[in-house]
Amino acid sequence: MAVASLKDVAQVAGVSVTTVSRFLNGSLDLPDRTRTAVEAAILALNYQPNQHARRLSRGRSDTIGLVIPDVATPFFATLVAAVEAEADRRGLGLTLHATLNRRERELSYLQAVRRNQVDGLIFVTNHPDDGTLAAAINDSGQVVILDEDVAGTSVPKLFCDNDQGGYLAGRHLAEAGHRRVLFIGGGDSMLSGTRRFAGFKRAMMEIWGKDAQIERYEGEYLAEFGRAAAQRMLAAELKVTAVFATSDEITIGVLEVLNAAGIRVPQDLSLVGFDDVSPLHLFAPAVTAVRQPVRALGIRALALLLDSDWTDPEKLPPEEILPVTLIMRKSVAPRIRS
Amino acid sequence: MAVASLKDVAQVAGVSVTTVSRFLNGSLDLPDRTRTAVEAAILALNYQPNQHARRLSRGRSDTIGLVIPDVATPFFATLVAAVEAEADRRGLGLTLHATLNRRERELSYLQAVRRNQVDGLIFVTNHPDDGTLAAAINDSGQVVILDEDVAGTSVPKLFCDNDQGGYLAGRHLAEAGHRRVLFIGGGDSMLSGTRRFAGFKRAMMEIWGKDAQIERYEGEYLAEFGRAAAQRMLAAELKVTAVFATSDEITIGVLEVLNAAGIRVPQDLSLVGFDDVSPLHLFAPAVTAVRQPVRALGIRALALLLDSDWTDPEKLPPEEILPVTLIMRKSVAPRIRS
DNA sequence: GTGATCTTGTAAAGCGGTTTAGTAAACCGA
DNA sequence: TCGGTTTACTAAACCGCTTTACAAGATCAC
Repeated sequence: MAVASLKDVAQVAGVSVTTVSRFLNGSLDLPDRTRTAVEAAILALNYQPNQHARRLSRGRSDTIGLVIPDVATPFFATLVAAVEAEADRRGLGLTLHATLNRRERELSYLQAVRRNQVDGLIFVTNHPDDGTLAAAINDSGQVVILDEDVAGTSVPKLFCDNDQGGYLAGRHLAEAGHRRVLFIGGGDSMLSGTRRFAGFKRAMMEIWGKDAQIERYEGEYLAEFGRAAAQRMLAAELKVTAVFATSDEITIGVLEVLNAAGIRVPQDLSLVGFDDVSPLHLFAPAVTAVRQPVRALGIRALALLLDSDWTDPEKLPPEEILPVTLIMRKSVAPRIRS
Repeated sequence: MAVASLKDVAQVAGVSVTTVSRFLNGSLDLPDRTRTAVEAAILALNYQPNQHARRLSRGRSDTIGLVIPDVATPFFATLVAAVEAEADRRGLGLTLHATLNRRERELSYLQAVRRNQVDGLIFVTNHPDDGTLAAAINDSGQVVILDEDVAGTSVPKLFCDNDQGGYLAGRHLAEAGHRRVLFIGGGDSMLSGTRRFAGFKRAMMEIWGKDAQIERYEGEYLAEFGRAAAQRMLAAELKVTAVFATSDEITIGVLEVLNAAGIRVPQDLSLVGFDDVSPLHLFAPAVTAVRQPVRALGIRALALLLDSDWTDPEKLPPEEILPVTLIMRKSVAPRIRS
């Protein structure tokens, strides 16, 4: 049998579609008799409202979109899980878009908000913007930017405390006696890169002052880049005693190369990671890392999206930052100060 | 300015909405003059079709649903990534539903197919069914079952070669001299459990015959269960020399407990894992594991969903199986046969 | 020149809900 | 008893697009 529509229900219950519709949406109280009839009809026909019609009519979809560079990466996967769970809890659907950092995909998903395909968008990108993205975001309606900034946008933003993360890592290494260190991560075109490096450097300077020697390799937060950076470090015979790898993926890439080269962590080289959503605690050695509050980021981002007053641009919440923590394990060895 | 509708475009172009609609959908060829006018109007108004209206009208959504126990787990995350990528390639959207193995969620998402909210569903569950699910699936329209069976359903199905996976692991352990072994994984109410165990046992029997001693702990594919199983094993002082942990999560749980207990892998106990999507190669020790073709599973599942002839139940493709491989690393030590 | 066939469109009926504006009947206070 | 209120419910417009059915004018075969 074909799926039942509102009309069918109304017919069976002997009332008008309006009545059923309003009853279902709570804008109409029915006396017991009618209500029973309607409920019986709904049950009998196994009526399920057609969401497409509903959305067209109401002009909204009760669905939010999540735009993310990649779903497979543990960090993003966990983020997706958190957002999905929270959206579901609030009775909202989630449609997922992986951009693989391709600009045109990012832009096309942004359009979706305008078309009312989704009621709002949580946007996380991973690569520098030339302004195109910022423009698209600014006139796209309800978008919140998560995890990595898009400069020049005036929408709610949520990041982890990148500066503090860098600082914790730097402080930990410096206190263990490391003076010559390598930072592997995003460049200054990325907010996370800028801030993590700033915090990292500040900590090193606090302890070593002018004696600190900080190298910096800039690239994407991918295992591929971790491998490349590690290889470059080896090739350059860089005299560093510690490395700060600013994502799980980079950490993995670095470790692969170090393992292959027979370089022992932490005996030959100390290592601090960032993210800590991969099972770093089981690695050889267990990797000390700055932990991001991934799930909290997802949940809070959704709250920012749904609980903000979007009518007045002035009322939009300011940038928010969630704290990070340093999880100490076995990949940092103390070093006698020289 | 409000978003432009078809009507606006038609007005500006000086034609009827029908013309524009049919032109856009390719069911009407326009002479150059008209076409230019229409295209200009579309551009001028930055027209974007309203998807809700489109879907209501066409009765389909060009969106498929993916129902999955959990998104955060690397195995599923990778699956989601593969399905999303393939769906996008085919011009389809993806809506994601995490069930956390809750029956009522699974059922409610199944309803979505019926309501035409999505054009099809890829369904992966992770826990035994009492028949409810099977019934819901059978009258739900286009559903393909992935990764774990739901008994009693007559829809396309796709699994990895669980039997072969079990066999490879068993064979590898047996050939290394392990005779007393522990299987940690799904019970016989789960297809994957049955088949992995069957293959595992067959391999052990092939080499050891009646001398093989196979223990089996049954539970879910979670780190939690891996920990519980390992603890139980220790408490029982089980005299096994090798463990077959049938998911990455279980492997992680087991390793956590072994590490804490000071039991060395592989010197004290050999270990073979299953899935191999987590970075097992960096673990201490690098874990030998059966690798599932996760991305291939996702891509093939979508093909099954979209390329099958759903009009005739007889024509539906039979169960399909994708091969697995054994990735040998360092977690299995040879053992002198006694 | 004329009926047949293209070409280039259009009007209008949905799709299945939501919502505004309104009405008939019952109730109610004075 | 009569105007006002409440209760219970409905007709009809509308959301924005698709699609069927049909038509005017141009073109063509003969």
